[in-house]
Amino acid sequence: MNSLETLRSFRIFAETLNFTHAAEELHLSQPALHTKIRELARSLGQPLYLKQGRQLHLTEAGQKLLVFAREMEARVQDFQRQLRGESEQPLRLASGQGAYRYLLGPALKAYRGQLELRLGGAESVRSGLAHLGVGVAPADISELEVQPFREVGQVLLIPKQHPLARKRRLRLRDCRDLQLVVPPPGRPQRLRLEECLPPFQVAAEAEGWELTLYFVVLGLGVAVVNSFCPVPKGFVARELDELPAVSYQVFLPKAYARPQARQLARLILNS
Amino acid sequence: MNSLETLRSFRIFAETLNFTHAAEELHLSQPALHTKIRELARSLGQPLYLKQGRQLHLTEAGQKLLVFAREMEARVQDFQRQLRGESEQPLRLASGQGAYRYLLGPALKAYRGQLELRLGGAESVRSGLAHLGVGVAPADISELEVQPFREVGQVLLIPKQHPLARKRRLRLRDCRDLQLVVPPPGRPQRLRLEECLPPFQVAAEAEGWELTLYFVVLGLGVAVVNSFCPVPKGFVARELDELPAVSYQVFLPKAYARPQARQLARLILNS
DNA sequence: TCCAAGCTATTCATCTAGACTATAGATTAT
DNA sequence: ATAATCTATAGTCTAGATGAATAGCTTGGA
Repeated sequence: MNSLETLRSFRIFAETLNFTHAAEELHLSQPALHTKIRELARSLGQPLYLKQGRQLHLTEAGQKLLVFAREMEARVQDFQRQLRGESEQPLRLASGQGAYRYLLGPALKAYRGQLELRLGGAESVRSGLAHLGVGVAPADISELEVQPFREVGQVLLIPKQHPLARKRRLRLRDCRDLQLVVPPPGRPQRLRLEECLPPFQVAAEAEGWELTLYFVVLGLGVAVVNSFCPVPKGFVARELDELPAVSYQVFLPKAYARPQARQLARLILNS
Repeated sequence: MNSLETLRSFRIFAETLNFTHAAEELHLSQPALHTKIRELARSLGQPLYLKQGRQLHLTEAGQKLLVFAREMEARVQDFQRQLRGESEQPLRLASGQGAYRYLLGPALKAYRGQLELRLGGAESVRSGLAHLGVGVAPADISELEVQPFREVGQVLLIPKQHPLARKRRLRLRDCRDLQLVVPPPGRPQRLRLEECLPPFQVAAEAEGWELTLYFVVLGLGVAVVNSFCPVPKGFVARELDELPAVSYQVFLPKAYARPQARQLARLILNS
């Protein structure tokens, strides 16, 4: 436990869940890695992984240790940089396309310091890949500090001539059997639509609001988009207030967030 | 560098600045400790201490490493507790008598969770002794996150019959040659008085506002106290607005504060 | 059903990092 | 001066880490 090298070994192993491959990556023999992990588990008094057939998976303790190991590695690296007087490691922000494009601009402009922008969300923060995240809250936000940032309503984008454009207020049942431009299956926005909307036809699949809007303008179909999206010429946006508003959040590691991450979080929350 | 045991060794050494004693405390031979520190310095590429005659003192890198080492140790301990499912380590708050007695009550009552209260301030936080501090800003607050909490004015406590009680507004020059109850030499409040007030007589020395007030009530002398102190019966408080207000601050470790520390800080700042 | 592939896990011989003893070198106090 | 108190180095030794060889388990395909 008291060696950072062991912690790193565990991290690599936990990320692959395969002793053989992990040992290669660590330039270590497989038995050496194995005993290392075994001793680590023994010193912590808890098994770190279990076997199901040939498949390994982390125990709860193992998952906690993985988070901890990533944190420690990052902390050590930060310190060594600081000591060498090198420039601070750039801050890594993980967010989605929409948030970058329409929500975060002012905060990013106001932030003085190096930034690395990644696509991602809460999961990127929890895994230590990003120092800060912005997105809609996923299922599991333990280990994360979550601060509500902005509520964004959902609107239906339709051509001015569309029959639905006459109504001031749209109900969900009006949307039955629409030809929709939607994200690919499995994406959060797609899941929300499938859950809340009446049955619809998939006219096209698009990643990101830009492409969605483009398809809509081409006339492939209409789309349900966040209300921050600009309305293209010749189209109107009709609020779907029966659809739950999407809540954007700022995610920080619960313990030991980098100071710059907090600073940027403050900028974002105040923007 | 990659062993936490080495980090602990350095911390003990850095706290004593004596290889022999530190080695004893670590149950290690003196040469073993010496080589450990030497290798640590080599791996970091910087000397960690220097010799002046027989006296050792930390370099800047050494001081940074000391802070880092304390932080890492604390983090590891927190993690091990968490893993063993033990109750969280109680939060240690360092503050002064006055702040405890007159400023922090509501926040401490509102805080749910174990607390350990210590006398101290920013220095306690920087050294890793406390997780959170409240006090007046000292000279060196690098490595600390400082948030202004409350401005407290200075008042002169005098008996109603005292000649100065007739004046509505007191000037500093009115206070020449007063018999004052003051803190012992060297304490911050004493230093401020010596710096700002005209010459005065020391009627008595007292630690803490309670004792100061008691001495004042006994008639040993008058006192300059924070305006949050309750005014005893038969006495009046006259503002000394020429004396700079004392600014109480909340201190957190700049990097990697414990989540509970942030929570309590928020409670304090909002109280 | 049985074998081959792909792992995990153990054993044992080997090797190295790190601990200790002994002692030199340096500085201050008496 | 000399003793006392440290830091620092040299050399030796050992516990523990490492790796080669291999046993044992599980899965998928012939």
